[in-house]
Amino acid sequence: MSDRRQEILDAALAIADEKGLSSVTMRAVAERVGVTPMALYPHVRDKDGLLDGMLGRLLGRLRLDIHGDWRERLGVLAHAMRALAREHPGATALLFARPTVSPDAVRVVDAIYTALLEAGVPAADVPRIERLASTLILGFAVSEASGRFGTGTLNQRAGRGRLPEGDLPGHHALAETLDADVDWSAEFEADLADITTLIESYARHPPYVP
Amino acid sequence: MSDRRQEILDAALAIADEKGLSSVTMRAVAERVGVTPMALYPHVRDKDGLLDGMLGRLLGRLRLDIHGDWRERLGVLAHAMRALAREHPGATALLFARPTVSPDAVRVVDAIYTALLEAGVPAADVPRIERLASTLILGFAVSEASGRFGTGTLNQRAGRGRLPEGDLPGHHALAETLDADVDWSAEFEADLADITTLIESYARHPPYVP
DNA sequence: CGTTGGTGATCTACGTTGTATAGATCTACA
DNA sequence: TGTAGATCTATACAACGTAGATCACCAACG
Repeated sequence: MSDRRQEILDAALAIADEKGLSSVTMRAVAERVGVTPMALYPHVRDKDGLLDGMLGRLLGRLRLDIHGDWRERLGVLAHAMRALAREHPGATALLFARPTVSPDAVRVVDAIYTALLEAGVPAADVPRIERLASTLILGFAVSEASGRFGTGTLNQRAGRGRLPEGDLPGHHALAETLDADVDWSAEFEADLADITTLIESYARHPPYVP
Repeated sequence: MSDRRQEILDAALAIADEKGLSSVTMRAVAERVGVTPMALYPHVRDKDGLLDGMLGRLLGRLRLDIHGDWRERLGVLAHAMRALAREHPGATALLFARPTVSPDAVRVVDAIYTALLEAGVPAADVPRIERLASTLILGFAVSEASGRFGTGTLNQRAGRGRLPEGDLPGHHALAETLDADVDWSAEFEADLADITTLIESYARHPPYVP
């Protein structure tokens, strides 16, 4: 991890945040670093390598030296992940686009493993619950950043009016609720609480203590 | 929705399934349809329009005229979604990549709304629970199709060995569990059961009846 | 019958992308 | 001073999305 590589990845992240992921081209990154496009290749190998590196650098920013009981640690981690996604909406799309192999990602997974073990989740269930929780949290973050929530579901009355009402009994019955604005932070909090409840329901005694 | 448009979208889906999403180029699709690249534009407007159309066509394949109680309907829907994702792994990546505005997507959401209402979930909670459930199910499908599960988390011993053991206490404690193969169908079933339990915990009486 | 208008396909061309290849430049140590 | 290695540059090419102009068809009307 030379300085130059970090510099390149940070430049790519900055471009993604400012002008979207599709504006991250080898030429644009190179210009930002102050170098010719071909000079990037020894450091990132590929365009795909660049994208993977960006994702790795993103996850590397997550601070894992957190303390408190498992509930606190999980909460802090989840909030940090969402904050990261809102800070870097462009790069967030990569979370579900590319398999995550970086050591940083593994460390995050490990932090969740230990939290679940401490909560008393049986070892046989821990990997699945970790995948469930991270899929949900990452999915929420990506959906929020990409606009999958919000505009896509005809929540607003104007959009809903375009379809025949008889075809959408559910939307019809929920009309008032759907017209209200959504507090995404509150929704994230509620989802997190649901995950915590789910974990508790799997907890057995005695819990694992490291 | 002319015949030609469907033909184009199906050709694009076929290419994505066979050779990956990055092989879906205007030229490749055109060749498959037996036409020049520019002939596609009146039908799909854009490359982005083509991708959106592919996603719409994918969701349009979901059969929604299902019966039984809410549990059955939700289960059938979830299984259909996963089957679709496994049938079209290339196009599945689009689920989290682009906001879903197609009428077909709205119909799917509506089917979940009515199931949740029938289950007795209060109207105020229905939209959030729908987002939670669909995020989890879609996230699972996308993760499975893209390889985010499986190769990325150093589940296999060979990968784990590359990192110092002291840094990964969770992985260390779960060594035996992580070395076993994962039955993804069983995991999907278990996740679905967890979602169902969550829904039941929100249910109040009397339930909504259409 | 000839003309006309509109729809869709085509042909050509331009700018941008990722990257292979070969050469230039700098640094550090003998 | 010279030489090896690492780093950056210059040039080039194939493939991409798509703008613009043109052309082939075919139904409808006088």
